[in-house]
Amino acid sequence: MSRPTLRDVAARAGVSTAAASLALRGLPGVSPSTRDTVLDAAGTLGYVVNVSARNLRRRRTDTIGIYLPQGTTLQWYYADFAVGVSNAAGERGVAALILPQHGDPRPFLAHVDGIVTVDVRTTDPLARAVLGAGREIVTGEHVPEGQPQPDGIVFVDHEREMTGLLRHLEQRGSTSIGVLLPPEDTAWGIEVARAARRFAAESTVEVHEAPVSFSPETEEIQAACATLPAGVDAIVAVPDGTATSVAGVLRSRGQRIPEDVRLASYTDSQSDRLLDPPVTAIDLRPSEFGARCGQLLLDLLEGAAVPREQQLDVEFRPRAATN
Amino acid sequence: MSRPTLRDVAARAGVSTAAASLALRGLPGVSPSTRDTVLDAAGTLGYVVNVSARNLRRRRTDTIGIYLPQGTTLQWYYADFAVGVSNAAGERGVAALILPQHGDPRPFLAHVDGIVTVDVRTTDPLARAVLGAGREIVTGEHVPEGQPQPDGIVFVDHEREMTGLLRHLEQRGSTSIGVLLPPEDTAWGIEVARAARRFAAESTVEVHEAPVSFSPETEEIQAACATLPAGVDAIVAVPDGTATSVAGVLRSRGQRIPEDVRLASYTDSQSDRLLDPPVTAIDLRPSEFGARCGQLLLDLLEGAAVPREQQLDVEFRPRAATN
DNA sequence: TTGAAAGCGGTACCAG
DNA sequence: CTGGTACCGCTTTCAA
Repeated sequence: MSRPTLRDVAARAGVSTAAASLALRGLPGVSPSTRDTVLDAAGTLGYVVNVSARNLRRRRTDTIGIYLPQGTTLQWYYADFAVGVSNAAGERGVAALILPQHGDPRPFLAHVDGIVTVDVRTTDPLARAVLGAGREIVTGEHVPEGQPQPDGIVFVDHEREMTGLLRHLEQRGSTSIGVLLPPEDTAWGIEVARAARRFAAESTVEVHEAPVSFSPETEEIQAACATLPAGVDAIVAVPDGTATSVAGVLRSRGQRIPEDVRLASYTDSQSDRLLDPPVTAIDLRPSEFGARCGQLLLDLLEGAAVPREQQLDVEFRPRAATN
Repeated sequence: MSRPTLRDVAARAGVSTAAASLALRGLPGVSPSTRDTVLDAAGTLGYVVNVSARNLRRRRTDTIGIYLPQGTTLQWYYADFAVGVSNAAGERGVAALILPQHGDPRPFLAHVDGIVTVDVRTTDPLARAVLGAGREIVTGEHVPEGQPQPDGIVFVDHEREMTGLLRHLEQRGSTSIGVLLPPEDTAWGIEVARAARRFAAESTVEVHEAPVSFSPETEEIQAACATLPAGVDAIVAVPDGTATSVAGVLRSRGQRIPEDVRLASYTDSQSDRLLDPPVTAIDLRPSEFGARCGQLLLDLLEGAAVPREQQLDVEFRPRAATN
């Protein structure tokens, strides 16, 4: 036997489908007695609404998509972001779809009312396809120029945060700072790099850049560290998870943290907290970030009058590695 | 103007909707010329199929749900698992929904044709609701007795793997091994604990158990380590990410890895690889695991004749921390 | 090969 | 408040 339909429930309750529909959704327009009968019938029949039929009729899916940047490995930060989106949507009765990272996400765009994405990379052609899909879209962080722009943005002031982190190191006494920078193909990457250069120009501290990829593996991080001058007395590891590898490099060189070299991570993650000594970092609050993006998207879809650009406050976490 | 429908495409191409439908799906039953005209019309109109209508008619959603165990924080392992499911589904044209971890997942079960979940905890009432939802379901790992059983299972032989890991430590010369064990409310937790006890009974090695929670934080791990006898010369950290904290504890005690204490992680993760020295671990291949679960679910939904229980092979990764 | 038409299961409008 | 009914857009028979 297939699943019971609204007609079945209505028949059992002896009312019209219209009344049954209203009763089940808790809307006014039915007498309390009718409503009870319907709820009762639905309960005993085990009625569950057919989502496809409802979606067709309402002309929306109550589903949003999450598109995460492509990388060889899923970084902790993005996983947390996705969970934030999912939970925020769930609280408002909306489901969250993960758009596949391999292959073409476009076929799945038809499933969703809108899309949340984060850290749009100019070098990702699929991201461009997602942005240009003609659906309501909210991005975490700004979208670099030259790409289709989203309907809503939640962003962090990375220039301010990075500057604050460098200043913290300066105050602790560092005079030569190595910075492991991600590619400048995201707004975030661009802002962090700009902050580093501006700081170098405006202070007496030396700043040495070492470029790494978006999602670097250990070997690459080791190689990047090797390009830094021997005299650096602090290192800022920007991409998620990078600080752990840097700590390994320093230890294998016999350099103590923080006595010989201070270590900071731009993107706070579990491993930064768990390392010994724990690493100073910016808590970018990815889960909250995702939640805010999800909420903004839902607000926009509802046509609510909300600011289309919203700033997320993040938290500086000084820890023992920069004492 | 709202999105063009199949009728619009058919009208523009001068054919029936039936023909247009067949042509767009590449099915036989239309002449090549008709097909070209339809494809052309669809292209210029920017036609995209209405997923809700298709789903309603086909009586399926081409969407599967992913239910991850609830914990305060999302572990790396589960994030990877979810990505594996999503990509496997995506390759077969099926979307993947993340069922919200906070709040009630039940309203969203109606969105999906089937569900993939992993490490079902007997202590999670929502997991029970998901299992008993009457939908096709595949679990990663067996479901502990007393719960509704799934339609398909992909599992790892944890007893064998854990035994192999302990034997490796024994061969390296360890005689007193501390094991940080997760709660025995999952099949995985039960099997690992059983292996540890059996190994203790059948070898001359001392095995000291220290229970930790499903998703322990640093403080808890430190406390658990403190309960181990001072003489342990090896520690196996079972839950994902735990080894990083243990390494910190050992270092702060001035114990070297591996000279004083060997360190192994049961659940290989990024941080295990990045630590210095890198930590020996079992690579449980979570992404592959998720993919296999997703494929099995889709096979079952298609009615394919496939084994309902499938074993996943995992990889032992000996690294410097147990030299 | 082609077109007409009957649903899929709700929702929302209508007159009563 | 109530019941009847058109319709959302696609898929799939069934005749022609």
